[in-house]
Amino acid sequence: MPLLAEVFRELGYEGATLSRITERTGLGKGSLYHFFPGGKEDMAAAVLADIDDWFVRHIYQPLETGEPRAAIAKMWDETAAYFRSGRRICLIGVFALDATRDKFAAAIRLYFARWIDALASALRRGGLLPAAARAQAETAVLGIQGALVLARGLNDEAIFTRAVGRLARELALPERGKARPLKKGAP
Amino acid sequence: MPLLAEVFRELGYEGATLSRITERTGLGKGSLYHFFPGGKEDMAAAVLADIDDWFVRHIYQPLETGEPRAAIAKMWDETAAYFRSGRRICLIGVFALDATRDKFAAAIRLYFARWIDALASALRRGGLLPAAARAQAETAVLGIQGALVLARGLNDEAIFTRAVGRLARELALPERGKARPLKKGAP
DNA sequence: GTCTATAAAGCGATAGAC
DNA sequence: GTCTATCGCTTTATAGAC
Repeated sequence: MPLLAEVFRELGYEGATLSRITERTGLGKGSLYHFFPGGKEDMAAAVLADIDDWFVRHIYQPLETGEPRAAIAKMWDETAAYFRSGRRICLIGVFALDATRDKFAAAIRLYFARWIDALASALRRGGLLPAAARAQAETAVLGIQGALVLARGLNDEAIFTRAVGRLARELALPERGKARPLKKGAP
Repeated sequence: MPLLAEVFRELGYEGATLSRITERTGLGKGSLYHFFPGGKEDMAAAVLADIDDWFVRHIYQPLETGEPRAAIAKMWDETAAYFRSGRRICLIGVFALDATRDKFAAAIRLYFARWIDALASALRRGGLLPAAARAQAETAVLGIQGALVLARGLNDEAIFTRAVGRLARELALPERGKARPLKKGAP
């Protein structure tokens, strides 16, 4: 399944031909159609469901139910690792940009919507007003996608790392009242 | 040529088949191969060159040589109009995300690099330090691409308009020393 | 320049042996 | 489950009439 996902990710839906899929997964057409009776569209749908599952467990659920600051920090870590610091791109982003979107509109919409919603939820619980939380969440998710496009277009993964670092800093929640340990000489 | 560009933009390189190109442009295969002896790859290259030309004239040159504030304001206006407030997406972004990038790596890289460079130039001349100018320019171009992905993924062009508005505000150059007219009671 | 006809290869999908 | 063989169809590209 990860192999299958990688074919669609790198080649796009139209570019991922059955011959290339068999080549990279090692599975013949017979096996592929055994697992995915609906053919190529079935395979892509399964990959999208698999990705959604991963994001639910690693990103959305922690944001929705966990301690906000920790969940957001985890989100940035997982995101950087998932996209391999910009070397890997977002399959949903790839599908979203061309006519493939119309085939999988619901799944694509849900991916972005739930990410924004989950992040906004964490920001609200972290002390931001609802409108500000939503705007910040939108900015962060949008920034990740933009960073992926730019990193790939310029073939420079440093762009991604830099952008994610900046986004993470700008997303910082308001300070809590807790006193932090101070070194001597600090104000 | 605009029609040709739109086919690649909406369908991607792999999805833009010759039959769909003939269908949308009204040109038969004979005519297409007469104008583009190199076939499909030749057509895409011509479209990329055409887009580059447009951006040079409407975005890059004003940023590189014009009055910084006016050029940046013009950039936001032209950008919003060009992408039809998010209804249209970026052909170069589409090509950048899948394996098509490797076919047109130089043109794609140049598109993003020159946009960032031109914007950074305007920001420097507007009073920003070189490092800050470059970081801000990167953020802006990245934000535009992200806004396009998200607007299309969520099928909600308001996202694009909102994001571009925010990016434009955050890109604001430092105030010049000029006194602004003050209303009575202002500090 | 633009058309039709056609070539050669590749496409997604199916059938049936094993 | 996995393989090979094969079906229609579409693809890019070419040839040649007009």
